[in-house]
Amino acid sequence: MTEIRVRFAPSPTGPLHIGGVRTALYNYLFAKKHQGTFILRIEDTDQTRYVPGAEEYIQQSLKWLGLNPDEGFGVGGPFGPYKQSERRDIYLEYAEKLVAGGHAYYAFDTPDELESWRKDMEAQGVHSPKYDQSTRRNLKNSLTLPEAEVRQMVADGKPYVVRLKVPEGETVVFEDIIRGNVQFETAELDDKVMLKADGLPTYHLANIIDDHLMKITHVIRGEEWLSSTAHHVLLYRAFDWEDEIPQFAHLPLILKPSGKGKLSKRDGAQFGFPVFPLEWYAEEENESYLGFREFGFLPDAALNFLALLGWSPGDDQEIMPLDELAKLFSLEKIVKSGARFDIEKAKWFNQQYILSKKSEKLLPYFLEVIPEKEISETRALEIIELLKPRITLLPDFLKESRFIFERPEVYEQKMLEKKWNAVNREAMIKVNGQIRNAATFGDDVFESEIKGFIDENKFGLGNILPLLRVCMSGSSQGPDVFRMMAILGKEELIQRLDAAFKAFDDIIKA
RNA sequence: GGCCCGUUCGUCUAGGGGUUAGGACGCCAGAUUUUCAUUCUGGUAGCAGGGGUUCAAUUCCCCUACGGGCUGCCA
Repeated sequence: MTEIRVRFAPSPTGPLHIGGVRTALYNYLFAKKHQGTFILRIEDTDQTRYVPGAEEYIQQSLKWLGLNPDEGFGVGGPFGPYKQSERRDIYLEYAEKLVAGGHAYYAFDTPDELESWRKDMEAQGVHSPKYDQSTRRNLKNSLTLPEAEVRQMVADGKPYVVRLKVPEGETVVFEDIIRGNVQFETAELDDKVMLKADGLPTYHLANIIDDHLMKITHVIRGEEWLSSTAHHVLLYRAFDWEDEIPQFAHLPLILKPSGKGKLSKRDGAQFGFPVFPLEWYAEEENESYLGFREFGFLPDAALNFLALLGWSPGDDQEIMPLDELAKLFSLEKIVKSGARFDIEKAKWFNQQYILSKKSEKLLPYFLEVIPEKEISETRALEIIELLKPRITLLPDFLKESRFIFERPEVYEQKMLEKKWNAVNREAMIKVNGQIRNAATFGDDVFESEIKGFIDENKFGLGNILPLLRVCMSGSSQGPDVFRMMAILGKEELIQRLDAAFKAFDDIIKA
């Protein structure tokens, strides 16, 4: 069996969209599954849409996610360059071959002329006029113009494009791994532009040439390309590369949460969730975005979530880190229909990954999030251990650990009104004394001593423990009371208790 | 409009001619007798509709509806 070679081929027109990330992921998984090669190629043939920084963004995103290319842009390899704008001579040569072989022709219609032609056609009732076998006879191209005139125009440097001459009366059939047999009548296919007036190729030409030259075996890309695949097949035929044609797999789209339309960057802004892997900064207003990383997702969790948006291993397994996904992945198990983006499920994955990660692994994320910069590693690890079950997104560490670094300034009024009565007040004073005089602190012995004391005196754990927590953090919610005490330390605890009692008296009296 | 692709709980999905249609998220309830979180248990909810084929269709075929994609000198 020949070596599997797949490519991820984004265009640098802005930050890499999450749908693109999933395409990259599926390509990566397929390559790893078959010990193949995962290639990164930059498709920057539209210079008008080029956005500076986008290439770096793509590389950084893949790096953050751990989807490192084996070959390609930024990595190198035997089939470079891997950036299409640096390959223009190649495309030019092949475009000429197409024309020479009768598979393509020169077209001299200017964009303005085409626009007014389309308007005319529409006025005549044609819904969306196409430059195709039914209309090319009426337009300005090397099929309609005398040969000498064409030669002269080219020699004069008149701008022209090269268009594919779609054959008449054929049916193009191809096998898609995900969708099975798909077919198109050539009568439906337009004469797509292969080479633009600026001398650069369109996606259609560039992608066929590069895939062939780079020996790509499987083209795994979004469903939006399904409609133009017939053109691509025609191109392989025209170049006489048909027996080396790659296999196609067209991925379902990721849809908006509403299910109407594909997920866009606007949806992220509107619903408050990330649709990009990393943050993206732009000068224009409303064009900067936070990414999965900034929201506090772990790369493995984001990947796991994305992997299952359109694919499943066939059983009930859900938590699968990258290497596990690579073992189980198969194109055949990709779902045909589009999947809606569900941020709640994404969060659940993140929570699961945080929960199962060793605290040591979480340490760098924790340190990044908390305000306190001078903290010992042991102490940090203790805190992480305590807080871990309470974290969904990494920044939750900030909120959850606040009580450790700051003394409470406000106390939850409602619960004090309920619990800070004369009886409980007396009990708390006694418990406070017991804490001070206890033989140990912060360990199991301490815990059972204090609990025992509360029980013996019939104070009621349900009264005392919540009050103790409010003393420490101001809130009635939080981790286990005894773990909180241990984290604070005896001295700090006692100070907080004293301060709290005074504050409680003020609050309740007033 | 035309062409192409799709349609199993609210969402992500498993399944496949005869199943109590399975799991996960979410939601609800209960347990862990200190809260919240975690964990555990239980519950809620689905084969778009209509025709065929068949002893039997959610599963195969057709039609309809609905959804999506494409329809650029963009990718």
